[in-house]
This record gives sequence, C-alpha cells and structure tokens, in this order.
Amino acid sequence: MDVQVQFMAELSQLIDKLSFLSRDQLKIALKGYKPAEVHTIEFIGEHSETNVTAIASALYVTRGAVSKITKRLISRGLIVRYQKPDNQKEVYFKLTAQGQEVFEIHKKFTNYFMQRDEPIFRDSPDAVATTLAFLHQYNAFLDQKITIKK
Amino acid sequence: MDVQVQFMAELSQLIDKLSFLSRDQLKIALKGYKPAEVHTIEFIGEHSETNVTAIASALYVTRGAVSKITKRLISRGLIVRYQKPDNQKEVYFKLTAQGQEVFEIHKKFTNYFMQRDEPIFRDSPDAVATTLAFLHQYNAFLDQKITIKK
DNA sequence: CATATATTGTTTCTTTGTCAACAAAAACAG
DNA sequence: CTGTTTTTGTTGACAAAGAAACAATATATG
Repeated sequence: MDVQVQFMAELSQLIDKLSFLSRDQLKIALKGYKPAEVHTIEFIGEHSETNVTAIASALYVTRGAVSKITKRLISRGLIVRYQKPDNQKEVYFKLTAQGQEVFEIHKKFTNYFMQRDEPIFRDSPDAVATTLAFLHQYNAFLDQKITIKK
Repeated sequence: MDVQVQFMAELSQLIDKLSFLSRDQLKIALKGYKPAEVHTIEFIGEHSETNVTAIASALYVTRGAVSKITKRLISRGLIVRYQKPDNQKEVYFKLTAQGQEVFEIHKKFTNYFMQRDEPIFRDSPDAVATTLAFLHQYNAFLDQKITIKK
C-alpha cells in the first residue's frame, strides 16, 4: 500500500506543478479571457458538433454553468450557436474566426509547454513506455469499476 | 511529442475517474461537510503546526479562502485556532475531537479506495516501480523550472 | 535603534458555478 | 396516436473562491 500512497502523492504534485507553471503565462497571453471561457473554447474547437450537455459532462461542470458561459461567449463574438434542422431541442456551438484565434493561441502554448518537457520524455523512452502502459491499465481498471457501478 | 499527448490524456482521465469514483461515496459518508472543508481538515490533521499561508499554498487556494474556511470550521467546532507566544501575527490550527472524527472517516475511505486499486499495483510491481521513478523524475524536472522562474 | 520593506491574515467586492425549478421538445409505452 | 416520462437548455437564488485593499505585525537595512 505504501507505493500507492507515493503514487498518489507524485500524481497530485505533478498536476499541481503543471498547472502552476502554465497558469501565469496563459494568464498573460490570454488576458481578457477567463480560464473557464478558454477551456470551453478549447473544447468546442476540438469538438465541432457538441451541445450543452456534452460540454458539461466533458468539462465536469453543470449544464447551467455551460449555458451561462456559452451565452457570454456568444455575446462576445467568440462562438456561434446553431441547431440542426431535425432537432429543435439540442443546441450546438462552433467557433467564430475570433474564437478560432483564441483557440490557436491556447494551442500554441500547449505546444510550448510540451516542448519544455520534451527532454524528460526523450531521455528515457523505455520508462515512458512502461509508465504509459501502466496508466492505461489503471484507467481500464477504473473503467470496469465505473461500469459495474452503473 | 505524441507520447506526451498520450501521457497527458491518460493522466487527466485517471484523475477524473478517481475523483468520480470517490465523490459519491464521500459525499454520503461526510454528509454535511463540504469538500473544501474536508480537504482543509485533512491537511490540518496531517500537519499539526500549520498556519493560513501554509495551508493556502499547499491547497493551491488564496489566503482569503483559507481564512474563510477556517473561520467556518472554528464556528462549527472542528478546529481550534491558536498562536505561539513569540509570534502575534501567524495563526495556527489544530483539530478538535470532532474534527479528528471527520479526519478518521476520510482516512478510512482513502484506505478503502486504495484497497480497491491494490490489485493493479500488486500485479505488476516492476511497472509500478518504473512509473513511480518516472513521475518522480518529472516532478524534479518541474521543480527546477519553478525555482529558475523565481 | 529607527525606519523602510515584507509578510500575514482579514474583509469587501466581484466572478463563477451549483442547485433547483421550470418550459419546451423528444422519446417512450400502451 | 395519445398520454406519460425523460431529456435538454435556461433562469434565479445562493454559496464558494479569487483579487485587491487593508491593518497589524515581523523582518531587514542602514
């Protein structure tokens, strides 16, 4: 059980540090855009056919929150709202040109951060492969626990 | 760069799934206590000599937030506030008997979750060791980036 | 020692998100 | 097909957390 404690500790530390290191720079580069807004733009940019409910469950927030954020993003001209001809209930979104710009800036930074960490991944490819496999296995294990529960 | 993308994806998925699986049960077991409150109690329980600033930076929240939460925890009789004779500025906290109870419940569940995942760790000790080493190395790498920045 | 600077904790204001209630639309059951 | 149930998105009231301003205290500097 001791290794598990260590594993969790390393994991949460890693997450914290990664977000700490990116926070400041992203804040400056995307000044004027709130984190939640950028996050939503990012998701819409990667999933062109996505509605309120899908965004909410992907981002682990409520539909109400998505409804409010998208409303704001529309009023700021970053996304547009559209519906499909055969469904009057679901609401979909896509980026405007301006939204696309924000998306690109964010992506550029993501790439920058990955380049920063590239040495770590390059120097020990075997350890990386093993780690990746283990994380994948752990994820699959948890998937089981989740489906069993339902 | 592809492995890095995969690594990040596996990592965030893992985190999401772990929190999803624990959320419901913890919510029931610690009914009446908000997640942030439990989190704070947990940290104070593990660090008996800790002040507002230390809690804030460990939990990645602002001092204002800690100030408010601790105030609430005091009024609910879960922690006590104390100061050291030679320092009138810093404010320290420790758990009351009731706070200790909450701490124990939380710990019990943490143990339960670890037991749930124990098979994964037991079945492939080598992969676990490699993973742990890699995470540790990555953390150290980021520590450098953080200190350089300062 | 005296003064300037930094740190600590609290408070106020604003933003964000959750929750619950709701209306509209779609899916389902008989 | 008709009535019921479920799903979807929106809204308003409320709670949580961040940012900034502030007072009190501690530390550093000359």
